[in-house]
Amino acid sequence: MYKEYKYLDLPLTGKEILHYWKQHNIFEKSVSNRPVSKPYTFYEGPPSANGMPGIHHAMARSIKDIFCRFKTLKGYRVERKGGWDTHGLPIELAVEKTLGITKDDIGKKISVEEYNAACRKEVMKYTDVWNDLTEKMGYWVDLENPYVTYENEYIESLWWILQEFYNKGLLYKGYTVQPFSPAAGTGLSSHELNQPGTYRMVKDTSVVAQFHVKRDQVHPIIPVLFEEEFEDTAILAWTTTPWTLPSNCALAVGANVVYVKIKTFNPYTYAPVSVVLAKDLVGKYFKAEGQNASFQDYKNGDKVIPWQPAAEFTGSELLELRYHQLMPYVMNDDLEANAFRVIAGDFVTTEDGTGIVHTASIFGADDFRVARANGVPSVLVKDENGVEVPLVDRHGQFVAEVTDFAGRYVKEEYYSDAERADPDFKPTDVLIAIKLKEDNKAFDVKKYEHSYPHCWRTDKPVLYYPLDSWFIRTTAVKDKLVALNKTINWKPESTGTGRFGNWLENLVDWNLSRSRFWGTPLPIWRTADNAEEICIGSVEQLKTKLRESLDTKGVHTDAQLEKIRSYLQKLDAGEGDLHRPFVDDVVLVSKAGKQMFREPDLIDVWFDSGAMPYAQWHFPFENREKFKNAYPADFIAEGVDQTRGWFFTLHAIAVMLSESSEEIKKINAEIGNEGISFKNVVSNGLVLDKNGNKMSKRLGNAIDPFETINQYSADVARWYMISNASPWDNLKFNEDGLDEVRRKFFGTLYNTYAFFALYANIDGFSYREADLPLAQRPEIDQWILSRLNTLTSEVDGFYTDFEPTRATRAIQEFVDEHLSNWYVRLCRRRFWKGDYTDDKVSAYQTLYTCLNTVSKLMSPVAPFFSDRLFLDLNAATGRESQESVHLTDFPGYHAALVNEALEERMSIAQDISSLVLSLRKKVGINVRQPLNKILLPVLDNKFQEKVEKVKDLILSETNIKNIEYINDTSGVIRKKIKPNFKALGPKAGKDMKAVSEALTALGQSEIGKLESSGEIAILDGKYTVLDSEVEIIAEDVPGWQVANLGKLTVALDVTLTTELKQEGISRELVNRVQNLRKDLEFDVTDKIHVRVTDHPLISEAVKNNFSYICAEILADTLELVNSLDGGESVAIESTELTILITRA
RNA sequence: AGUCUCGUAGCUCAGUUUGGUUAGAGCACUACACUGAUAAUGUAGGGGUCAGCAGUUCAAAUCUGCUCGAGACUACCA
Repeated sequence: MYKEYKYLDLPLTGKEILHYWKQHNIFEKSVSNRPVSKPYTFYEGPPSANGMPGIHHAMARSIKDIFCRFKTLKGYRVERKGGWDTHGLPIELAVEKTLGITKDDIGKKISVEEYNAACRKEVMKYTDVWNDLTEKMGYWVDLENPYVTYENEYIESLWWILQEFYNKGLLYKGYTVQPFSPAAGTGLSSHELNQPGTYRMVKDTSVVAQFHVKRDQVHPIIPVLFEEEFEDTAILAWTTTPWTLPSNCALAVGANVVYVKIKTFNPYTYAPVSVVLAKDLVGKYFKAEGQNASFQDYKNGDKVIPWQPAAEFTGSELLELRYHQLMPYVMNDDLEANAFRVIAGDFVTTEDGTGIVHTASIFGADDFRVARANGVPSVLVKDENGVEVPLVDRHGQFVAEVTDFAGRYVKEEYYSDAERADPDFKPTDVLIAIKLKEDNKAFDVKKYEHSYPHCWRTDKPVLYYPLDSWFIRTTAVKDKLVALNKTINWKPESTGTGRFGNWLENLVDWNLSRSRFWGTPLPIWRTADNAEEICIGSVEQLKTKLRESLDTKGVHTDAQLEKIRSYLQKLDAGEGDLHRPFVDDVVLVSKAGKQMFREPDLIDVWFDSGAMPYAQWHFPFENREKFKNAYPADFIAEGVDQTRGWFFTLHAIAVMLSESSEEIKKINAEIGNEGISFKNVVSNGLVLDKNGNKMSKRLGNAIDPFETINQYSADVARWYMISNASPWDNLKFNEDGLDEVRRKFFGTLYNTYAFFALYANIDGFSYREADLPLAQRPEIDQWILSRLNTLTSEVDGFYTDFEPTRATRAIQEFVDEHLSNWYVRLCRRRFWKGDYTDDKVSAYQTLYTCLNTVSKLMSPVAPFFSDRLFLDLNAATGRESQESVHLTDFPGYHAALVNEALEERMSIAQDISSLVLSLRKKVGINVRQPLNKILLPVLDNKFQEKVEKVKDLILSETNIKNIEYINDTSGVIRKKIKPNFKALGPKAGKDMKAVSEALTALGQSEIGKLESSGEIAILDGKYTVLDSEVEIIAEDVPGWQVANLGKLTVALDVTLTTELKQEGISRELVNRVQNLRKDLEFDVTDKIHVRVTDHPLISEAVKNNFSYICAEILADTLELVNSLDGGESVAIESTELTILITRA
């Protein structure tokens, strides 16, 4: 027996199937059933378990799950190791919030050890919730043995990778200019800088400074700049951060920007000066009325300052020009030789300022880059330890060398409110401006309002500040990164070529350093003088070094030795923790016998996740074969926001290892990998709310995945998300859509199954019979099987191409349009009428095959319902012995079953039926009233042949007795001609419009001529149009009811003969009796006795259609009587009748 | 600011690669019909400046340029 249900309860189905899977270990079997020799590798991008999962996680995981399940069906062994991302700033912040502390308290109120212990606890806070979601949404991933990025084995693998890089010179320490908060004493990550409210409008003192050109230098432009003996020429450059002027080391110009020299007077000192600035910006600094005004008549303080353009040149002519240092606090040989010159900067514009950019290499990222590229040294001083430091210290104060401003904070916000309230208080920028004015070095000083980043924790402005950082030299392998990226299949392609490709083209070295506490420590130890360093690549090596420390006398203090000893003991016992503070506490000894301290940095958490292909297996320390078998990934998927995150770090680490690691080189050679870590990648878009807004807890528009699953089921949620929009498009999540999916797709499929089960149980169909040969099945069965096979091959292709949306849409269309609304509708009678004949068996076998196949096709997307369907079908027939649809093989494609001609015929049948029904509607004759015939104009001889084969379907669907064909020789068809623009366009060109008009104006006889001769001359013979360049359709049959659709035309005979009328009435009567049966809740198989009050309207009709009526209603007896006791009153054509039916 | 994606009916989306006749579907809405799949189904109807502007072309939703709007990422600068 097939299981029958009262109604469709998908959430319940989900729970039952989930239970069933657990009970029978279906997931494990789906992996272990497939051969190890046929792996399909999937990498799980680790989620961070310190936040609640959202619906977007369900989305991303659905995509991962779909392709893993699909490949399983295709016979691959798809191991999916789960993983957890456990390090990083969000976790630190969550801990600080929980404990009510700030970063400053670490090491004071709380030890690093305690802090990190809190992080370790915090990060797994929501693992239960995550595991719960994973299960309930049907995401199959191995949660029993996940990789966890904080575990020692994981960290050890990272250390190994870092050492491989280090040994190849791919890991180095350097300066970089980063956002830095002096108030908080810490660098800020881009994440922190992107907090809302970080950028604010502020008013700063801006200065246009005069950089006086050195006269005594050899440079082609000198004669232009110095035309007169005592001429003083200065380059103008603008800054909104005057405090960086003492650190100026170069001026940047645009190579193609046009600059001018202008003779004028300094507005503050009134000294004559020639200034250089961009031609486009002259109007910004010079009033029109001053142009060419008399220099002789100028008096100090005049409002209008005379000026005069004196020369014009491009930026490239200015390159290498030397100028006097603006604020000469610091000087050395290197600066003397290589700084204070004009260089080219690609970022220079004439939008604002002077078109010349003041460059302080240590306080701006662009500045730093361009200075380094041009070999310009930075303005630095040596601190008490002999280390080179900037002119501003980490508190934001000028160093002593900047004598005039020593100890002053560079930003006024760093002063206390009390200090700033002092009436004599002046911000440092203002003091600098005043000094420049006095020294004849300022050309223009004003307030300027602009957006500037602030530290989200202290609210104080951020400085861009040079910090020591460890870098990975990704630029060294840039070409390989770009080349290998082209071998990766990106979905959508544009993310790979566009976003990711462009990013690789503009690659900079990877800044690995993070000044934090909870993360993977950088395994580098250095001597205090930086002369010696070591990069540790394994726990074993660390232990060796620790033993060396213990064995070396006289280097370490007793306290240090004690720490080393106890840590070594723990490591030996397998208990040591590779996190801070433990690794910081151990001091190594250098070759020269000096102490070595660990570089205090942690590494970027993205390195953690990017290294998962290796670290998840603790490679190379263990599992070499496992790793080799699972490298590279065949498939990964994450949100598009990971493009420069996980996708990049996976790619970068893989490519660099392919260059730097002998171990990886060997494996790559064995498996034929050029150095990628993933072959196919799907990057999915965001899940937005139904109005297209980002979901957030704050706005309260976030969708809870658990509620969605409870209410609609995981299948519906998954199907909705996948079928609605391509994964890479943003999804506007709307609950109405979920309901639609439930009704339209799952409802229809369930109904189809329920229909099948009802009659199959009655007839005892359990697929015991051998499959009927295709040729012995009716056309419609052959048709749906053909469709089914076409669908199978399409869906297979869509899944293979990572196009799940197209797959779901194809399945949906098949189930709704073809299976339910055509096949089942037309075949209903075959299931409930008559004996258990071959025709009936064919119907059952065909529908069974369709349902069974659909269950497999849909199973990757809707794993629960599909399994229910599969299990219910096979429980009754025992045809497939697998315990789950997920353990079966993907349906094969049988080309022999596909019959395109048949599909075309059926499509014609559907169109003709639809046209007839619409004609019936138009003339008000309902379908129950049989009609005599329809006329079909036949314009090509194959058409009639095709229709003949599906004639019966049309006739029964539309309740028509016959089809007649008429050809154009009958003379009753009126034809219409339509130009084929695609064919005629290139030929007619500009005359296309005229040609089109001439063709439509052709009369019936001319169309006839064109058809017979194959061509016709139009527009006075200018063009000869061939019959292949037009389309001729039969548009009308005058005097008939006619309807058109495309090339099809149908004419309906609406004549009602007495016989037809009686038949119609018989059908009405059948219909009323059937309604009564249903009202009285008779079983569909019950035989009945029927008595009906006689009436002239029906008596002849009943007499002439007696056996038909009895058969339809399963009546043993049917009597017309004069009166009835009891019975139900019904109306046929407003005639009241009474009918009494009883069970036989 | 840069890079990328998206913008078609009230809503969700096809169609755009390769230009071609009157731009389609589902949902929703309205009316009618059907009733042994019925928490279904059929038929018909209204609903579109294909974001806007300009260009190329005989012909543009489709190709090009610009603009606007939404989003993502990167950067935030004199």
